[in-house]
Amino acid sequence: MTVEADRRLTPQRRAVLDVLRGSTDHPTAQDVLDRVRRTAPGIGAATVYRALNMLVASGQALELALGDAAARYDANTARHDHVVCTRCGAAADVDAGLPPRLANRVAEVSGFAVTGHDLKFTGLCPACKSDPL
Amino acid sequence: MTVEADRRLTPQRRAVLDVLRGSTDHPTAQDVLDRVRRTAPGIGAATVYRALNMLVASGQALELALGDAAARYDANTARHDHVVCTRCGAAADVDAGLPPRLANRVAEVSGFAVTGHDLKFTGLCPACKSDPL
DNA sequence: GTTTTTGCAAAATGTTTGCATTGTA
DNA sequence: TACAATGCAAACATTTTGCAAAAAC
Repeated sequence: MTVEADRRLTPQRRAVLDVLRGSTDHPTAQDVLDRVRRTAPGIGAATVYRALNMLVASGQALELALGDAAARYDANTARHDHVVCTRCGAAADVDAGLPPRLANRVAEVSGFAVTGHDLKFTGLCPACKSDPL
Repeated sequence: MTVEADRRLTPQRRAVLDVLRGSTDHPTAQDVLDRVRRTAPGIGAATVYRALNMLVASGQALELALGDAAARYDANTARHDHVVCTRCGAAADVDAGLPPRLANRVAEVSGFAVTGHDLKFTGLCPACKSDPL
């Protein structure tokens, strides 16, 4: 009986990882499914969900809650922040560089042991900004 | 034909608002429903969801995505941030005071017209911190 | 051969909606 | 009486799970 889960890089998982690494638009699971099916037409939705969860659990992807109902995924696992368009949902990676003293202050004030943070800016993306709604 | 929606303060809506104003733990819609039912046993779930949406739309409450599946609600509508416990989900209001220049920098770098932000710290709450898991 | 993974369908969540009924100005 | 609000159930969207068949070691 194995304690560690066997993590095979099956063709399906490779396809999911490839799609994620080739995307910079923070796709939802459904987006990933659609894109994966272009090269692997028979893949099931559950397989994609499972693959995404595995990638997140193993630190190869991040799961983001950018405001809509569906979670979005990011193959960029380095610490970074996001800007999200409130009109079309477009999201971009940014690095705000939050001053470390802020976390310290929050810890003091709240009594929490602060271990991380999540920062999201909202606004209009370049396209929507110049769009005569 | 009225353009403005008629916004009556029905007993049900008052009960939802009262529960929210009397809570500091950022309850989910289900939590609110449970609490409202203590004083208004017959209230339906849809009514609570509709009331919460109305309060959010009219600026009397905030809808928060603190990490779990369910949205959480906050009657504190002043600009503020949150710390969330990764173990038990407890959430507290804090004010980190994000330097305004960060938003400016993000706008420059991304090309977005930045209008707001959402900052959430994660960690262990005082109770979980001292709990011998 | 045993164990993992897949694909499908069903179930589980959280939330919204259709609609007949009730309440109220 | 007209129109908004309620309560219920059904619909919805997203994600997870059970399970038999297929694939991999």
